[in-house]
Amino acid sequence: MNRSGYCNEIREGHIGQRVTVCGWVNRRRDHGGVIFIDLRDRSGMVQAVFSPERQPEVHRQAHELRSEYVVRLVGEVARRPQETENPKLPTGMIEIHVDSLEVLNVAQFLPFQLDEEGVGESTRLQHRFLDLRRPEMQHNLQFRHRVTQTVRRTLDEAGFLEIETPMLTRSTPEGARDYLVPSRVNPGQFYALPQSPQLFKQLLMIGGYDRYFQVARCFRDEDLRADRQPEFTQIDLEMSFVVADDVMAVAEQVMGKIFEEALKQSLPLPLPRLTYNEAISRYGLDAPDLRIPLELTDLTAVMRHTGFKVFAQAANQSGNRGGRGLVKALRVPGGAQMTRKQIDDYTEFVAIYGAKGLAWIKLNGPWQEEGWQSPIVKFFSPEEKEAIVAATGAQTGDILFFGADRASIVNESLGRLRVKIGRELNLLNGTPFSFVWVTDFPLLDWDNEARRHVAVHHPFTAPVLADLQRLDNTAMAEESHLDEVRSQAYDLVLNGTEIGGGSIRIHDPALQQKMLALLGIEAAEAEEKFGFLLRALEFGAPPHGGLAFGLDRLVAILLGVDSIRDVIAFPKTQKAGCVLTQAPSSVDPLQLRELHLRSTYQPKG
RNA sequence: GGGGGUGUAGUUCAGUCGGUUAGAACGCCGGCCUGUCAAGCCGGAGGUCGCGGGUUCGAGCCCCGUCGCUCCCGCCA
Repeated sequence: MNRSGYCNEIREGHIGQRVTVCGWVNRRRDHGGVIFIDLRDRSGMVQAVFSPERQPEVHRQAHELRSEYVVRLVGEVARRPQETENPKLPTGMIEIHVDSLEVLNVAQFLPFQLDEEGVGESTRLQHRFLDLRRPEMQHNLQFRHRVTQTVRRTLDEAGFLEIETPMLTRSTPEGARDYLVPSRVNPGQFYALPQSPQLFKQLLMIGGYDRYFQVARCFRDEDLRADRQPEFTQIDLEMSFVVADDVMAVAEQVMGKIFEEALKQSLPLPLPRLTYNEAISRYGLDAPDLRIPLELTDLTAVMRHTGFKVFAQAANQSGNRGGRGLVKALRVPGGAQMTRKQIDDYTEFVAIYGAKGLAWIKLNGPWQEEGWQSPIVKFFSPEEKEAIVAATGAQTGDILFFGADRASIVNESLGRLRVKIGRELNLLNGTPFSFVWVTDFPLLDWDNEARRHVAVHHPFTAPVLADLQRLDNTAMAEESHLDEVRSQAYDLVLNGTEIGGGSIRIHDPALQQKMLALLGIEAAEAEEKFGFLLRALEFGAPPHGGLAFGLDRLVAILLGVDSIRDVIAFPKTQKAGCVLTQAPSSVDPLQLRELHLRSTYQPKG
């Protein structure tokens, strides 16, 4: 045996026993006489004591120890002397009196101190192997492990089979940009890395596996964010002979177990639900953070005839779902105390989302006595003021922010402002974790640049049956009809972030073909790109549906860390590079020749 | 593709109005020290101020360019 156990397992019950422990020297405290070291491994730390009286030779050796040396030591567990216990450590009641010390490896002095806070991420990533030793990263990755193991066990017990799907697959239209892999044996042809196992899991349902899951790596070659990496992990699952409620119930069961086993908390089920329309109407976003007790109020009807042109124009503008005009208000209780600077900052903030301005009214007193402070209040009639008060429930001391523009701009800008204000003013209420299902997403969205419809979820999502006829009588034009078609898609939102999503899929080949046609994919192209799926649907495809969780995001939120890079062992930078391995890199010209490739890239200068 | 932030010792940062030899803390190295746990005390070493150019008598500081990292918009079914 190399060691008798982990550092952090030693307790008072071991007093008097001989132990052998291995680990890293976290810190040495050399008193000239007695020397202490904190020995650290993945479990935690234990104090080892070298005294000249006990083992003079070993004590001399201990002088040479430095931070992050790897050692094995043998000694006797002893109760610490009175008044020297350390309540900050779980092992703080005891220490190891060392009888022999073996230096398994030395370490150069460190590029950064492992116990220092606020070390730059770039430094940490360059020496990730050191960063990973830090207790915080140890905790994050061990927690992540707990979550994935819980998922595996829970789904296994619910009858799901874990099945792997190809990483080298074919590129399909729609969705994100693919990562491509050139084929050596098929000159000029390319594999794509999967954006998700979507089509394969549907084929597994058609193959009769009934309940499938996978901890799947997915790849998307798009620009990065704090919660987006070029490769990321999904908990992917699919079920046959189900309706949306069945899939959501399984997802809730998994989430409940994660809370129980990884967080040691209970999660009240079932989770609350909102329809997409309700979410947009009340919160402006399809991933609302329900911890924030603010809502948007629709004032469009009230503002149709107002003397304030900006509002009147928006209120009377017609269009389809996101394009019609809208006037909405966000009421912030107590917000009348905001400074001009704050309001200017918020105005700048909403501009990011296309808002041309941010109208506001401070209610310093009752409206009848002109106690309103605002650049726009002079345009409103007494009736309009009364209607604003009635609709928003505004009270003295509040501030109202207004958005008037296309619906998509008003909802997004006020929706984001709601979140920003809620977090900045510390209005978050209730539990630290707030879940909500968002259901009944629209099936299609109009892409103004491409001049065609695109799938809101993906092209295999089934419409709500009651809306099916709208697809028929509007095969070509009549966009507005198509805008009203709902899909059987659902997202799970946690604290304002989408952490999972899925849908009931189309299992009828005719409907699938019609769907592809609506997306502007010609029959020939559909056959070429999706023929394997269309054919499979013709051979007894069961009704099926599923869902995928973004594991990185989920773990990050549960741990309360800001970036998913802190829950990934070897993440990439914003330019999709790895500072540790220097990937991506140029390759030997011979490799390119074998792949029948030549780069057209011309370095600048 | 666009907007914001940032880059000074190994690390985290300070650096005034453009002005003498660029500082601090921690770390590192050496010495002292027998109950510390962010050990303590004394001493020491350590800088291409991201890189390139410009303005100036003089640039860490101003200007232009460029690179890295980061946050956001677009994009990401």
